[in-house]
Amino acid sequence: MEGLTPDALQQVAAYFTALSEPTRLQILTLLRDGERNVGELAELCDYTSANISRHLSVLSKNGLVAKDNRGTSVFYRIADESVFALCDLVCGSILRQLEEKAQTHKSFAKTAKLSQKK
Amino acid sequence: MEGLTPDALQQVAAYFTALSEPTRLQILTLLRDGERNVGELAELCDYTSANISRHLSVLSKNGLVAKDNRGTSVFYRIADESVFALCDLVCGSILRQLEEKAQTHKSFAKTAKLSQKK
DNA sequence: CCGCTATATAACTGCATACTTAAATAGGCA
DNA sequence: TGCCTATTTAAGTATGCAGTTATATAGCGG
Repeated sequence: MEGLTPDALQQVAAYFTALSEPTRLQILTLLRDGERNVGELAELCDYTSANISRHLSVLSKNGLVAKDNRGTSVFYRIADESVFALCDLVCGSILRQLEEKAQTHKSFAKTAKLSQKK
Repeated sequence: MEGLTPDALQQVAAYFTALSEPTRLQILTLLRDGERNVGELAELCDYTSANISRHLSVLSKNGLVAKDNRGTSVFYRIADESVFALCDLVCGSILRQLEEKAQTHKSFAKTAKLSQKK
């Protein structure tokens, strides 16, 4: 990460961009339980197939999912398991932040109560 | 990650969004060597201070960096070390993909050479 | 208080993208 | 061959954001 060329930085950024959209994260979590075709994903996400198809192409371009044509359907599956490690790390960071906020919140509440008692 | 509410998904997506921009990744790698103020970062990135300031506010809002007002300057530092673990994971994934591509490239070249010999 | 410097914010522009509907593409089956 | 269904792509719209310049804010030294 130290001496990355601008082009490499761009590529890392593109990977994160693929993960920066709630619908795509939802798709990835759905695929965690096993492969799904486009129509199924569209129904589960409550979006049009066209929309989900474009999201899947973004994920595919970045190597996060792989496709498998079967009959007239196209089934997608997770191609890069490290996605879940990434999400776990992020969830951990967010949780830590929430806990810190809760802590300061609590301490505010305590001092507020103290000053009320005065 | 399984049963996340839409709001939680949005928050995870926002975290990844903060990492989805080359300039912000560059800022983070610069801060890896130690704290920097806005002007220094602007010069190192070759952008205006205004631009860098806005990027830093994005990183700050997501808890990735912390600020420290000192005189008229504001020094920023890494606040969430897991950023680097994230980047390492992504770099690993990208490397794997490049190696796969190189492999198929090589095998194509080999068959091409064979058919030439024919 | 006044000017100086550093940072943050506002206003604007250009470009990317998330979503839609509609059209193009492709496989399975009569 | 021709129809039907699933997926992809095109076209259009609305929103968001990275970058700029210009303005506002805040600390420091006279």
